[in-house]
Amino acid sequence: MNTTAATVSRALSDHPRISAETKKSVQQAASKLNYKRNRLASSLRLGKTHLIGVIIPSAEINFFGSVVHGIESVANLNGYNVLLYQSNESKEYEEKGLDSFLTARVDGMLISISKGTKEFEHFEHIQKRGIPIVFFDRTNDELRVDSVVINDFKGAYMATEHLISKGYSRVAHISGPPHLKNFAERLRGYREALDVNNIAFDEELIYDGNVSIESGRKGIEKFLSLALPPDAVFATEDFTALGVLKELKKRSIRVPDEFGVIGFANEQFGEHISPTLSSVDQQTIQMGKSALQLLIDLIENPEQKQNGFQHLALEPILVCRESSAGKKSL
Amino acid sequence: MNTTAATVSRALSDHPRISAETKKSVQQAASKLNYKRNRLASSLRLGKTHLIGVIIPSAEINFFGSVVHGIESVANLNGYNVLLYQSNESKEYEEKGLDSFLTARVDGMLISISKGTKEFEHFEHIQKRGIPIVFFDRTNDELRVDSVVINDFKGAYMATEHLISKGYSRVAHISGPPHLKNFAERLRGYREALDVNNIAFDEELIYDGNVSIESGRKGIEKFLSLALPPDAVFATEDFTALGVLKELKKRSIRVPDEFGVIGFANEQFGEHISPTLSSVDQQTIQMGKSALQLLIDLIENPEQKQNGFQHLALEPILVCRESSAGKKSL
DNA sequence: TTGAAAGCGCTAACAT
DNA sequence: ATGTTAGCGCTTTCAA
Repeated sequence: MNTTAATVSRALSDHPRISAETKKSVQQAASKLNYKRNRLASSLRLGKTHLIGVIIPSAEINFFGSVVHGIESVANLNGYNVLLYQSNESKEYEEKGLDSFLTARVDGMLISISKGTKEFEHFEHIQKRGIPIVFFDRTNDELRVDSVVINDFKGAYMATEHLISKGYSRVAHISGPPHLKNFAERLRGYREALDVNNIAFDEELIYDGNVSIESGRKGIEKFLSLALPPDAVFATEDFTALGVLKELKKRSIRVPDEFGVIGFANEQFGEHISPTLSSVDQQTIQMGKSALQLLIDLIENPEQKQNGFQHLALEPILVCRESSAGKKSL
Repeated sequence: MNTTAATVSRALSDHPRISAETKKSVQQAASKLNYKRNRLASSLRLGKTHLIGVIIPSAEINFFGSVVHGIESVANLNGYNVLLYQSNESKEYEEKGLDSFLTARVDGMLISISKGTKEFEHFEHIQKRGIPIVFFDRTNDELRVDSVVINDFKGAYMATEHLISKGYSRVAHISGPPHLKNFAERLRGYREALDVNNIAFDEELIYDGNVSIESGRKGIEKFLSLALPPDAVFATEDFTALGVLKELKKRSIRVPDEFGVIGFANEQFGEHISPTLSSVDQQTIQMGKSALQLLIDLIENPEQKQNGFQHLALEPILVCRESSAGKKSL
């Protein structure tokens, strides 16, 4: 059987003007010879690589592993391959990642901004080249971009409200670096919950932490030295909450009987420590799925961009465990 | 300034027979115009993509996130990009991954076999095409391949030996599915440690688990019903050990005073629970680094293959925490 | 319904 | 030290 490259190409892509007969025989021959269409040549010709570049701060962080899991699942379903790059929380590596993706000619990028990034021209640069980007989890308001995040404000509101509803009357907050929007939003959600419940905001009940076990310990230390100490803490993420629990245990303050604690992120360890830690789930897998779905949309229907930028905020899920189960008198 | 594509190509790859002057002016022009060499065209021409395909069971598992972290760091240093694919522990997806990598024309693959994979022709298929593969963590003896693993035998030996040296006299073991080599090796290491210490192996002190919290609970249940119960357990991994700790706490058996526990994997939660869990660290980041290093070697010096297959076994690291601190009489 | 030919952007062999 | 040319494997326009 003789056929030209052109016919083979058409047969394999199910071109309408190729006879069913030829298609069948070409497909048979292809699988017999283990022939695989050379994606490189195809990409070169078509200007589309089916590659998605994903930049995360670190694959060692559970949260991102989980988001990548979601990204992968959508990628596989849609014939895209995922290129992974880690910024290690540094702008320098972040830029290397972008560069590397540019060279690889990815069709689009999914990015979670590094903590060390305070300026954003490198992203605008990519956008100017017409390569679509969707930011996830960590984004920035200065940037005109599409993004998928968790509704931090609402999650924080739910967490604080939950503590109040469980009978804790003085709820403190240990915050994270305010230049990261996620943490600023959580602080805002905390204040809103106080407001709605007619509780006056008290500056003394805020401790400026830096997302670490140590922050939790230090926060409690400060709070307990107050004339009127709190009886519950909403920590801006789970490791901070863990520090809180550790310090309370050290001081023999019983959780949840005397003191309530809730974190944010729903890290794995939360359900294994004692008391188990209440938290707010961030819908990681869904975040990955939604982000890639949005990106694929942008890639395949570029005209949509007219609609302006999309900002998806996923619903947080309250996870109630022992640490916030309510006060008990002795 | 006029130059041909050929000169530009040579100037940018620092070709020796190009004048320093031209190189400089070409490089300047390139950066001014934001010119990036088209990797697709280059790859098509050279037959080398600088892509490494990595298949892991799931990015949600800490262990693999950490290994990928190591892989990435070496990739970035050597100008390779990492394509990630998840098998979700199923052979079907594993094969899709291989296929996808074949189409992407990766230069080599790094693979950790899925739990659901019992046959291995799909890997041999790739090898026959001359694409180098290195297996990491999960490998198989039927396969003639290069691999990087942790020395499970030695790690198990160290863990068991550690319990004995701390004064526990009857050490039990909760194992994992024996068809996975890692777990078979850990059982072997356990037995060897007993042997060396002149302790008779007792079939009753083995519980066949399946790598879960539940296995740990069930194991303890069985052990405590024995006429002569053990006073320590080496669990084949940390979640099993966690189940052991939970069940012991429920029964008010004090760890480590009355009962010693050690796990394997050094999962994150181990240092945060109470008591903190002793374990064996698997050198995850190093595993990723070594695996890719080996693969790059295979890619860039194919003649080395003459030397036969390499099997690297990394040294496990004993992590001593509270759960195995030694017996105390009341 | 299929074939012929050109071109995607690069690089290496072969000029000069 | 640089230019010319061919070809990597694919897809598509044009022709038959």
